[in-house]
Amino acid sequence: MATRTPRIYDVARSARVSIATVSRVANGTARVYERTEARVRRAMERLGYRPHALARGLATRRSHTLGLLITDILDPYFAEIVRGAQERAESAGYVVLLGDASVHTSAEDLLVKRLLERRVDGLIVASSRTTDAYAAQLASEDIPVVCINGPLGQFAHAVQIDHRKGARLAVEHLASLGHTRIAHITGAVGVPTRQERLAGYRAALKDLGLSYDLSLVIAGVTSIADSHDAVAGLLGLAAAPTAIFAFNDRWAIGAYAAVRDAGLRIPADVSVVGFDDLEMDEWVQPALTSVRQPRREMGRIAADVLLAVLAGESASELVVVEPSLVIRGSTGTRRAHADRH
Amino acid sequence: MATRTPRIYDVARSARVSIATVSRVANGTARVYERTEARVRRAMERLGYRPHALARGLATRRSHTLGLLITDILDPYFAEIVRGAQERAESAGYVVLLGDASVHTSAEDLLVKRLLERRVDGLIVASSRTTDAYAAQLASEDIPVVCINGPLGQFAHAVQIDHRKGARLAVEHLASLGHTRIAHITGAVGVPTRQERLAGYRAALKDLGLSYDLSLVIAGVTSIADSHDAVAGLLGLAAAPTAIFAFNDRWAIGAYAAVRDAGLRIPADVSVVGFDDLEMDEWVQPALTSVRQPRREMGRIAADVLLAVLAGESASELVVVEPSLVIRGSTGTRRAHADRH
DNA sequence: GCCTATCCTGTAAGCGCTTTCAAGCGGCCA
DNA sequence: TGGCCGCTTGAAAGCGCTTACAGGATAGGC
Repeated sequence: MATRTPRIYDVARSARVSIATVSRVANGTARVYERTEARVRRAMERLGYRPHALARGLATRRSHTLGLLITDILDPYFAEIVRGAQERAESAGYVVLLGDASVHTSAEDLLVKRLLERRVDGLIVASSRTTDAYAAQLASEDIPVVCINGPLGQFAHAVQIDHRKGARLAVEHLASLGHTRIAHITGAVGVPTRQERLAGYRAALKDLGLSYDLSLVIAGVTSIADSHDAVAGLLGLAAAPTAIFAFNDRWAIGAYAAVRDAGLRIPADVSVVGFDDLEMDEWVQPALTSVRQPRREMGRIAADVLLAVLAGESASELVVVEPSLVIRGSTGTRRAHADRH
Repeated sequence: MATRTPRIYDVARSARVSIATVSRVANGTARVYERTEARVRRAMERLGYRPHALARGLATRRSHTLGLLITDILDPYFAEIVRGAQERAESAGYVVLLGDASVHTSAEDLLVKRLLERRVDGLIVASSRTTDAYAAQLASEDIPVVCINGPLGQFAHAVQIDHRKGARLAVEHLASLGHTRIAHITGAVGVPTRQERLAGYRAALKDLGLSYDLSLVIAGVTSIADSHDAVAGLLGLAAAPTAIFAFNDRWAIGAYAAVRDAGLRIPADVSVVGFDDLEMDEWVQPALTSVRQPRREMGRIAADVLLAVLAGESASELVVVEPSLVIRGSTGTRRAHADRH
């Protein structure tokens, strides 16, 4: 009964026109007599015609697919970038093909190979593991690439938050509350944005006349549990920090646990600032002060730039979006007795 | 300089063979002389040949693409299903095309249309908005469909957690701690799993000799904020509950906030159990007791079933996975003074 | 060294669509 | 009525690949 899904040829026969005419109606690529068009449309409707995207892609050399390289879909940071990109892509009739690095045990270039085989029309690279060598390889492919929060100057197009400014906002806020010993849990080594935020942290300290203490800067954290351990170590120092600026909100949550374990309280004893402004920030106790980066917006912009390039329009090479500080309950005035040692 | 990406024809010419032979080497579909194969492989290597997936798909009528319908990638529940499906698909050389309902303002069938145009070989439906009518439509398409936590009996293949049992685990745990007034924040109306969990809740109450109090069952919650408001209402009741079983962990977090706002404490005054066992459960304060469902595993299994069907093997019609209760700090013994009114 | 069976390889016909090009159609003006 | 022009329409080639099918090479047996 269920005849196989109809082809353009079936529609043409049913409407007594050539397949060329059906194609023209389906795509609106050329004028067609109103009567003819009506016949064709009726036939398409009747048969439930659905154009074959693969065949179309083969003929037009356009797959109408965007590749999106991320590190981990389980991380809300990436998930929201995906959302933004999809929203924009969808509105332009494009589809997003996800390349999730954490799915593949193998090297990341296999991931890219998969996407390129699929003939994605363009690529958004949001992965935080993007090394320079890797970037160079990508840039050599002959499809447009736009990079989100990646290494600067490696790609033709980039969307960045102003990381330095974000870090500065966090530090200045803490300093204004009286904190002088402000620790920083940096991003994992190799994450491109790590250096930028660290630089912002240092610059802010300097401008505020605070000393830069290497023992308060922790690197190599790659999980909430890592962060927990790192902060536990910090709190055990003779000169423990009274405030912690974490690379992201998940690390901040790790800090929460460590502070509690140490029998201390947030923000009474230790203030904590995160980075990202995730949904959960409002719901943890106390609510987390965080540097907001408009992730969805960034995904949207990246897709926007990509689509513009694909449309042959000129597109901005670098879009810098502004961070902002969302102040919640995890930061408070430094109290005298907080200097416990 | 950058000559366009090479086609199978270029490889053939370079290796002095026909394109058929190149195809055979690339796919291993037929024996080829070792010497010939070596020549071809070298040519592929030299030119950096990457088979054109669209053309291949057109010729083989297989896109090697799986469609995955979800409600919201920002929800960790779905994100992890995606992860599981991707892992399995990837290992079989398939790619997953995401259809995220919350991306589209338009009706959900547009979403499916997009996927079907792309000629996905099969479909996994994990969306929690799957109505019966919609399910029927999907089932009528001539591609295999497997459904995760959807309405029972609508699809040829399904992967389900035992929702009733999950709810029962939660209720029994709370009852064993002395709670008799156990509220339930149900899923949104229309979510297929809602009924099952509610039924489990009722059945458990009955078996335990506890009364089923309609005023303690809240429906229509669709966000953390909703849940917060609902629980605030519950706590204001003359006969307020001493324990809350939430439809999922996010609703549970909303409950946390409401309990705090009411000046009460978890678990001293109110115990809370969630459903899902998200990563954050360990990090909220107190850590959340939750019914664990192996989401990643379910995604993996769904992909597995789909791939089996595509391979022409017989596949199980219904896979039921077991929930388990992860007990953490949010549940505790009911104390006498908890009955405040 | 010849014949046959086996195996490898090339030819060519699609897969379902777009798009160029030329033919066909009707209308308009002289 | 004839000629010309501007349309819409159809024929056919081609996008890059797979896959019967048949032809030719190879090897084995005598």
